[in-house]
Amino acid sequence: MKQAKRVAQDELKKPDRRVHRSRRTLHEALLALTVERGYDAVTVQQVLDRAEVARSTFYAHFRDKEDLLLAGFQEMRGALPGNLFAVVGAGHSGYPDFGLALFRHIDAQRALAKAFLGSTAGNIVYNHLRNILVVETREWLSTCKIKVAKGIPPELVVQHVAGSLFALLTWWVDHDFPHTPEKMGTISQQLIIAGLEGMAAPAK
Amino acid sequence: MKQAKRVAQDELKKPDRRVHRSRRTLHEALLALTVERGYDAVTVQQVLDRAEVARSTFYAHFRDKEDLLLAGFQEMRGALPGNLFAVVGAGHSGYPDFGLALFRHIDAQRALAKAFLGSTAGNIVYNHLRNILVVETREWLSTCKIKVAKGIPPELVVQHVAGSLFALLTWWVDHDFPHTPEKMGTISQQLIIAGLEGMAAPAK
DNA sequence: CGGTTTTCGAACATCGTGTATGATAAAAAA
DNA sequence: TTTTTTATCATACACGATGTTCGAAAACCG
Repeated sequence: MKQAKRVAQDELKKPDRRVHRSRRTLHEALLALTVERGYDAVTVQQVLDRAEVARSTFYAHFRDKEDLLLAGFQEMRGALPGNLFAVVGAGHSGYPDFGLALFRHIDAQRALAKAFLGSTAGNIVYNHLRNILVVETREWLSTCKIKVAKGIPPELVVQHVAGSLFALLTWWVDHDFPHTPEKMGTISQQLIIAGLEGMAAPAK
Repeated sequence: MKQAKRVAQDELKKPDRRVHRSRRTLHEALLALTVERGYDAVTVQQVLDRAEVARSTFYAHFRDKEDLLLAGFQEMRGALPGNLFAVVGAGHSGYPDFGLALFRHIDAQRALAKAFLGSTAGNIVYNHLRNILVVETREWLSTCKIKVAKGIPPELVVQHVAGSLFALLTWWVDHDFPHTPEKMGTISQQLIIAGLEGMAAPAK
C-alpha cells in the first residue's frame, strides 16, 4: 500500500513535501550515525531520535534499517558515474588508467566513503559495494584488450582484479586518503596489470 | 571469577569434564548453525537450544556470541599451519608456490571454511580472517626476494596481494571448491606475481 | 477553504540479551 | 565411600530494540 504509493510518487513526480522531508532526514540521520558508530551498531531507534521522526512514520516508508540503507543507495545511484572504469587517459605504461576514475569518484565523496567503505561499514554495505565492483570489473574485462594467460578461468581474473581494487580502496579510505587519486590509480594499475615485478622474469 | 578459573584450568591442565563438555558442544552448535543460517543470523538462544545447555551456563563461559566465536578460533589456532605461505615447492614459473599451502589448508577444512569464509560469514569473522591473511602476507613479503616496482608503498603491495588472495579464496569456497588446491595455487601465483599478461609489455 | 494525506504519539506484543539465585547433579578430594 | 567442591540447571527478571496498530492532529494541495 505505502510501498506502491511510494513508487508511484517517485515516478509520477508527485512528492508530498512531508514525504520528501521525512525520507531525506532519515537518510541523513542514518549516514551520520553510520559514520559515528558504524552501520551495524546503529539502531532504528537512534535514527528516529536523530531525525526527530516518529516511529510509525519510519515504518510507513521503510521495512527496516536495511531497506532505508538500500533506498539511499538507489537514490544516489544517479550520482554514480556510469562506468567506474572510464578510461581517463593513457598512463605512463601505455595502459589506460582504468583505476583512476574509480579513485577519483571515491575521492569526491569522502563522507560517504568513510561511512560505507571504511571498517565501520557492515556486511550488507560491504557486500553490496564489493558486488558493484565485481560486476563493473567483469564488464570491463570482457570489453578490453588485455590478454590473460591461458588456462585461467575468466571469473578468477575478475575476482583477482576486483579483490585487489577493493582492498586498495578500503585501505585508502580507512587511512584517510593519504595519497592522491592519481597516485592510487597508477599504483593499482602497476600492481594489477604489470605484476609485482614489472617483469615476469623468474627470480633466482 | 569464572573467567580466572577458566584460564587457570586451561593452563594448569585441570579441565573439569563438565566444563569441557559444555564448551565443546557450544562450539559445535555455533558452527553448525553458522553453516545453516550464517553467523549474523544465529542467536545465542538458538545455540543454547541446539547445544542443550542452560542459558546461565553459557554466560558462565562466554561474554557473548562473539566471545564464543573467538574462543573457538583460538582453540583451533593450534591446528593452523604455522605459516600459510610455506614454500611447498618450486612452481613452473620458478617462483615458490606461495599460495599452495594456503589453498591446501582451506581444502582440508571445508566445513569450517564454508561457515567462516563463505557469504554466510559475518563481519567479525570476515575481518578476522582477512586480517590474518594481511599479517601473513606482510611477513612473507618482508622476507622474500620478490622485488617490487619502486615508488609503491610496501603496505599497498600487501593489501594488493592479500586482497587478491582473499577474493580468490572466498570465491573458491562459495563455489564449492570447483578446482584443486594445486590449480588455485598456480593461478593465484600467475595472477599476482606475473601479472595479467605474464609480460609487462604495454599493449598497443 | 476543505478534503486528502501524512505525521505523530502512545500503546502493545514479541523477541533477544545479559544477570542473578537457589536447588540439583556431577566431579574431585579425602 | 564419604565429603567437599564446583558446574550445571531452571527460573525469573530488567532492559532495550523491533515492528504493528490506531485515532487524533497537523500539513499539504488544489
